[in-house]
Amino acid sequence: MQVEPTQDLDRIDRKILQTLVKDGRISWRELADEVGLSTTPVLRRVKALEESGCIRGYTATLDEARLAGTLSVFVSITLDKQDADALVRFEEQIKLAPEVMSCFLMTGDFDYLLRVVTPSVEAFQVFLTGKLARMPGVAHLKSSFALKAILVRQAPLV
Amino acid sequence: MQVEPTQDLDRIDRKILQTLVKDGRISWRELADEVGLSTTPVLRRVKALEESGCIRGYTATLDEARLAGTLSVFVSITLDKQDADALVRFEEQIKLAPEVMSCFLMTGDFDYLLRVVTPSVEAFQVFLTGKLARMPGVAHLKSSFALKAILVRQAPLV
DNA sequence: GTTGAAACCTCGAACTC
DNA sequence: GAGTTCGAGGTTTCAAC
Repeated sequence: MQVEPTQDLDRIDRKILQTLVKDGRISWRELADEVGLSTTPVLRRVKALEESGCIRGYTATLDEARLAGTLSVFVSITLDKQDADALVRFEEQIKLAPEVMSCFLMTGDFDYLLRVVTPSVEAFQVFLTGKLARMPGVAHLKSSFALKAILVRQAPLV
Repeated sequence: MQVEPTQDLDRIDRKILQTLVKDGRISWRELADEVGLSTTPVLRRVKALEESGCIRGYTATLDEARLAGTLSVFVSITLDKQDADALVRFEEQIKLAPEVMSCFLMTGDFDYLLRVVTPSVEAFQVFLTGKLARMPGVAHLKSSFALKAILVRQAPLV
């Protein structure tokens, strides 16, 4: 399924997103006050944003720095080919790996930068050699280990 | 303020966190059903997790890949000194910059890896030269631009 | 950890512009 | 199409157990 790259969002939709990013558990009534509408149209808009996939869901943000047993490793990946097909096949596989917290297509020295989260170095190695290195088209991998998460924020709305 | 590195979380607390990460807007009654308690003790536990800072907040997760006008740039940073004081001073400043989506203390070639999100290349350059480069102790910066966000997940609980 | 009751929120029906 | 008000029914919250 192909989605349009950008969506028409008016000022109110933007305000809704901003507010929900700031407080994902705000009540619809308060959200309505915040954006200056009554609850019914706000709820309609929120549902539309959810259904269009603009809002993917709601989560609690945990303090990663404090949670034990989560190791972040950044892995830069180079594919053997960079044609559209190769990228799509790789991305499909990446999306299925729960260890991959984020994946960005990059300019420059390598093709992708991932953040992989595992409970331990051992688990990371198993994932790296058993799954990541075997993904379609992967030619080269480089891992950089994070000692500590200082800050992990949610997507802002700028 | 120094916090203990790890916290004692029993099975129920873990289940609460897992459930809230999956659905940050779940009603307390449903959450109670999920963890097998009634609402009052669940709410007490949630409040305790919030107050201890384990739960930092709640947010809507947006589809970064679809949102127009958000450029992700990874910046690796080396400080001129690496003593505890220098790190703390740098981290204090980083936490105040809303453009910084994540910051990790790293092993290896550089000290920190940041993901900076701005609406445009121009805004990024203003941030880089105007704020980042002037932060305490910053000796060297290297930027890598993301072409596209393939996947951005929330923190898992492993 | 449980119960219960008041306060609050949700969301659809009926209506207006 | 996009907004408002109203209210029955469900949810949250807190004191008492």
